[in-house]
Amino acid sequence: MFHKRQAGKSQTRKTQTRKSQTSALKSRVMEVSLAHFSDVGIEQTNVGDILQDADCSVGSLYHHFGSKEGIAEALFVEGVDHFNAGLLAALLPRRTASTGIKAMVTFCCEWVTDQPQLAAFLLSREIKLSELARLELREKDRAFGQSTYDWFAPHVKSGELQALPTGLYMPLICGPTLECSRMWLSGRSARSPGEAAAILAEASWQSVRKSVRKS
Amino acid sequence: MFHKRQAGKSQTRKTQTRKSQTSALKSRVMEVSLAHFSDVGIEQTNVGDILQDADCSVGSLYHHFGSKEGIAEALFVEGVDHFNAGLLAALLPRRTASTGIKAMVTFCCEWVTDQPQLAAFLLSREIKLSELARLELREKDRAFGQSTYDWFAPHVKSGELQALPTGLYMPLICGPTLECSRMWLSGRSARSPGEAAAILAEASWQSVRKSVRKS
DNA sequence: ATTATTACTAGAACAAAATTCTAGAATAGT
DNA sequence: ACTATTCTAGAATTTTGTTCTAGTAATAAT
Repeated sequence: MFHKRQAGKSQTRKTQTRKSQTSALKSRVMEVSLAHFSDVGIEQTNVGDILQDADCSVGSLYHHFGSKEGIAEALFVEGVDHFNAGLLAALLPRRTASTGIKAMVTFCCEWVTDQPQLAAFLLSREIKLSELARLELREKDRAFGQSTYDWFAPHVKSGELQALPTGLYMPLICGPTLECSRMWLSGRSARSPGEAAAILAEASWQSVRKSVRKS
Repeated sequence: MFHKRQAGKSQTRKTQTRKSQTSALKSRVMEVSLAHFSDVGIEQTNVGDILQDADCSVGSLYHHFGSKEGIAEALFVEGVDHFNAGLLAALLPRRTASTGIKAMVTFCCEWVTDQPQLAAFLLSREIKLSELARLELREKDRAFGQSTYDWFAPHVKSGELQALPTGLYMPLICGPTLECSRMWLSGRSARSPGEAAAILAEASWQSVRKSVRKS
């Protein structure tokens, strides 16, 4: 049985380090998979197409990802990480409660608009995460919650922000935006989150600021 | 080739109308499918199990639903309908803006807690809707939005509620709650929406009420 | 340097599961 | 009664995810 030397892109010089070849392959698979997943869904995507589009062999794919769901899982974890990191980066430099909260909302809106594929994948599909990934994600979420809370704490103390259970800030601040995003991404609504950013930011801010009303 | 007359439940009297037999079969399939879908996911559910548990033949299933996704689609549309109807029923009898908005949030919390299976299915899985179903759903959403808006309008006029684009009320009012629900249902957070109902209701109300602040 | 081990690639072979197809039975319409 | 339509059945087929065996590059061990 023959195993022809892979003719192609990477024979230019000696053999540009296996490592880089491999990681390029993995990225290619993930990129291609994301496109398919967000387009027709995990179920409807067939491995054959991924293989072809990413120019990857069955063996390689299963070696690196274990299964189709494995690809989805990798994408999911990476995506959440990205999103959280961006959100944190938008929040931390702000000095006032109001600008911080609004920056978070604005970031959400932009992020969804900028990478609708990844957003659609993260927001709409529930990946059946392996127990391992589930725990990993839960820990990441916890850490993320902690980081944001460190930022919130002073403003809570100063009476600008409501004191709430840690886990409720994110849903209150980003929930409405994400809901809009979902509706938009799935074609159930026409208004993009970008168009509503200002309103969403103001409303979310009102929902978590310390209420001191006239009436 | 033999086709033995179906021995079973419905031979008691003459033949209790085919119609009822059929619709019972469809319900059975949907019920059983929901259980499997919300348990292990659409992908992992296999048609064979549904067939067996619902005591249905391959032919019947494909006649009625066309495909596995077809079942999911039917469940999804029906589920959204149910939810919207319930939400409306919670809202309409209320007389003040504040109680109405809070009733919506409370209803969400209860609904999710009461039927976590259906909730998990609706909230976490994105069904690849057929173009037909997508349009149907969009129309339903529009009608629902209109109904709620009819309720909101007077309170907007009286200055209690903010004037917002029609499509934004739902995300603002229910977004945070649904986000909490998703986290809870997927095991990424421990707090059930029920536990946070009061806080969520108050916060959502603050986010859509007409803001007249001291400061 | 030679060998042993590991990481990776390849694609044929396999198994499982979704869907199609053919055909018969119940019902409705004329 | 006869025709058309809807529904039920399950064998047959096809599709598709995954496993398996085998080979190749890179690295570590002796």
